[in-house]
Amino acid sequence: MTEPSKESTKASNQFSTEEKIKEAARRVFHQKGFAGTTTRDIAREAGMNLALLNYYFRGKKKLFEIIMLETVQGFIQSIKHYLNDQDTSIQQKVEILVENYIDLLQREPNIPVFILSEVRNDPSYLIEQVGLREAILGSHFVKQLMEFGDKTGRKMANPLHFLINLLGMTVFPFITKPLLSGVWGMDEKQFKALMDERRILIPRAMKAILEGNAMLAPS
Amino acid sequence: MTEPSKESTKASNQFSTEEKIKEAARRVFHQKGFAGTTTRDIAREAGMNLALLNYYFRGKKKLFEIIMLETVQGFIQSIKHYLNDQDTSIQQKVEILVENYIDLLQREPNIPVFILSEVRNDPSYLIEQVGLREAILGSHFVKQLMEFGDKTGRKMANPLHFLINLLGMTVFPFITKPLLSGVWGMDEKQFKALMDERRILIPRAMKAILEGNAMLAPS
DNA sequence: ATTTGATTTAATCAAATGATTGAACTATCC
DNA sequence: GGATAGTTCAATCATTTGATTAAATCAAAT
Repeated sequence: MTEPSKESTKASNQFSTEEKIKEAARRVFHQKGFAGTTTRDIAREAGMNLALLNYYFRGKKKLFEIIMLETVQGFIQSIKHYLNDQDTSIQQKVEILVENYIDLLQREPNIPVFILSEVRNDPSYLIEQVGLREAILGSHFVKQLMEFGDKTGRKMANPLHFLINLLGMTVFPFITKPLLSGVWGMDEKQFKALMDERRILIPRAMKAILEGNAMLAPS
Repeated sequence: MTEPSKESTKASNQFSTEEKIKEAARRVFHQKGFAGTTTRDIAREAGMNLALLNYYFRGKKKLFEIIMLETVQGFIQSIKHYLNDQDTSIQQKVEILVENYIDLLQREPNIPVFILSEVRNDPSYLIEQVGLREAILGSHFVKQLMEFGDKTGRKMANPLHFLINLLGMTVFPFITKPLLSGVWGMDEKQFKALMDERRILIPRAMKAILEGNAMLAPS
């Protein structure tokens, strides 16, 4: 009946039971979502007894919340630093963001659908826990985007438009990967090649959008 | 023990029990997904007895498949015709697609996450049933995109890139609507205004991408 | 009014699922 | 070796959930 300690003897091994369960949970949750995952799925995937899941994580919900938090944090953290670099241009930040996210999503392509389908209705607890608002709104990147608008005669439309375009072009293909693969008849290798092309094409497209003044406020 | 007929007396009313259940199922499935929905959820939403669902639709799975098929077909059908118009330019088709999809998604914003989260792994049965491949690959729009590439000296990169950009910019904001609303502090009205701005901005952006030759094959 | 087929309801079943229990096992310390 | 804290397992519980059943109700035809 005692609590498992974070620093127990076995837990300090590289692949402790606790970590194995967490990794299994990450894989299964990412693939099938909270409602679509059973605790027995996770236990089987981890090669462990069902009771261990409850012993270490006190239930499915708690385990899920840990996975969700770590997943979102990983997604934000991977670019947060670069977006606040005072010495890089908008274009450079675009290139870095595209590179980082395509790298991340080629490793873990299920993350976007996982986050978005679980957040469908109430994302409030995530926004608070992760500090999503500050990470984006307060970033140097957003400041640069708003300044860019001022340089031309007209104002820039909500910088949100620029972010949506950028993230949409980068993340959307991973979200629709099964459909793309199916419709276009692509295998893993071809999809990777497509996304590697986009590392070049997306920054080009964003440059064309900026330089074409396409994101200035509609008349 | 007899089968419910499609042309039964009651079913011919505008709001037959069968239709009420289907509409309820559509709302609940769209919002919570297959695994997250219980048959009792649907029955309650429809104000009906649980047994009726099984009487009319022979189970949760069957009902879901009907909803899924109709949803995807509605999504494709709404633009299929325009994409094959021989007399409109690429730019005009972009404008029409953006208008149509923003209209549709402002009415039913849950459709994209619904489709994408249910299709996560195996979209094959959808691709076959709906004729997704032919609707896209065989469209006049895709032909135009491939020709466009030939006009300049260089080849156009896979026209898929152009489609991803277009659909990403249009659909992505609806997918991330809860996050956008949360981070930016937007209410329904503000989000609608944002999407109405994008009716203008997205065609502009796609024009800038095309004219800036941003989608030509990477060196 | 009666019959007949279609529709609706309350009650129930069987399987799946999240969680718990108590015993067994292991490693570490004395 | 024995004590102690930590870990693992098989068995079981209580609830949820998809589905079924048998009876009741309704509507139209005769």
